[in-house]
Amino acid sequence: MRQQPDDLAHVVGYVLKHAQASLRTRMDDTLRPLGLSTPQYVCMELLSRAPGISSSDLARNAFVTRQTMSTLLRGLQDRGLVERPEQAPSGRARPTALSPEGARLLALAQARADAVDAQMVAGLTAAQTRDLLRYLEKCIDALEGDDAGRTDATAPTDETAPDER
Amino acid sequence: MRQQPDDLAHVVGYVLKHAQASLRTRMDDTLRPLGLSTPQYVCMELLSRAPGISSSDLARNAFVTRQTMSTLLRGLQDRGLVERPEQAPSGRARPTALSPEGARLLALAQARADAVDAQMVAGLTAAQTRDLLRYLEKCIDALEGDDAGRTDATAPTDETAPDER
DNA sequence: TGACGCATGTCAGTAGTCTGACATACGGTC
DNA sequence: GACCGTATGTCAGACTACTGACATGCGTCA
Repeated sequence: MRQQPDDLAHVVGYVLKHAQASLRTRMDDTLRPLGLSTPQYVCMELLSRAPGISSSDLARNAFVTRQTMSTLLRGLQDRGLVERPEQAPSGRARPTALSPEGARLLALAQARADAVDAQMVAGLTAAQTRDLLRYLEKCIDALEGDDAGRTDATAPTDETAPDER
Repeated sequence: MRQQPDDLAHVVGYVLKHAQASLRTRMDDTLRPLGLSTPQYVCMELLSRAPGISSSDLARNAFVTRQTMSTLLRGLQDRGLVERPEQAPSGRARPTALSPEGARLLALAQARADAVDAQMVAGLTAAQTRDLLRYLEKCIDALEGDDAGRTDATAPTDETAPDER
């Protein structure tokens, strides 16, 4: 028998993680036939929208560290899907871009990825999807805001108490 | 200058990932002082809600594979935070539970984690939070539903549909 | 009873991801 | 020109996490 404590269903973080995990799994399954992982696809997607972007900027937009993006890029470069000059034209940033072959592969991947994204919100109306995006943005702002990283995260019972209108 | 293609702001999957990444970062920062990672905390949280659960069930509820949960549990076990019998009482499943020390540590972690979760939805009204949860659940259902994995039409008869509220 | 299906746990290998640390390059100020 | 802060890229080490494969235990059904 399978045990499952689903009283976690009202914990936003838990549900958020569940949704993300499901999306990731579905995305991986969809892209695997093309030989791409989800992170690789995201990287290429970003490259197509901002050719010549640096690895660090790429990392920020993909929500990973520079180091992670660096290893990711190396893999794509070894497969000839992205191109970057040996030497930086200025400073240390090396502008990165998709190779023609990378662009071709991306086109195939985009069609599949878009389908998954569409499927995810298939049960929502356009208005509900808009609201979902708005609410998620608000959550992001609340987590990343200036006063978000306060170390004095004590007060366990202080502000959680108010009966939330 | 920093390049960023934010025309991705309306791609649900991208925003979802952003939110999850922010939450994960904030959660890691919050739990690090206690010597716990987010996955470890999730594992202990589940254990406290379902003592005696098996590693496989734990994995399902934490949205990771059995293998990942197995290594996670080993780490926690080595630190004396969880306990499991050497031999399974029946079958292969070994019931796992928190040790007293694990329970103590979890209590501290919960207070911090709850604060982060509350902070995340601080900018939303109670009604909006409810909607957010409902929309996310719908997305999950759409991704995990029967005809979600169209690649192999095995058509399992277990269909989880009937109990749709 | 024995073959089969299914779930559990585990090992091996690989990929993704993080923190920490270091060297390098640019832009300011003095 | 020298110094300092910041940004970039990279190496090293560790943890998280996945796929693939295998052995074991339980149940069903011919």
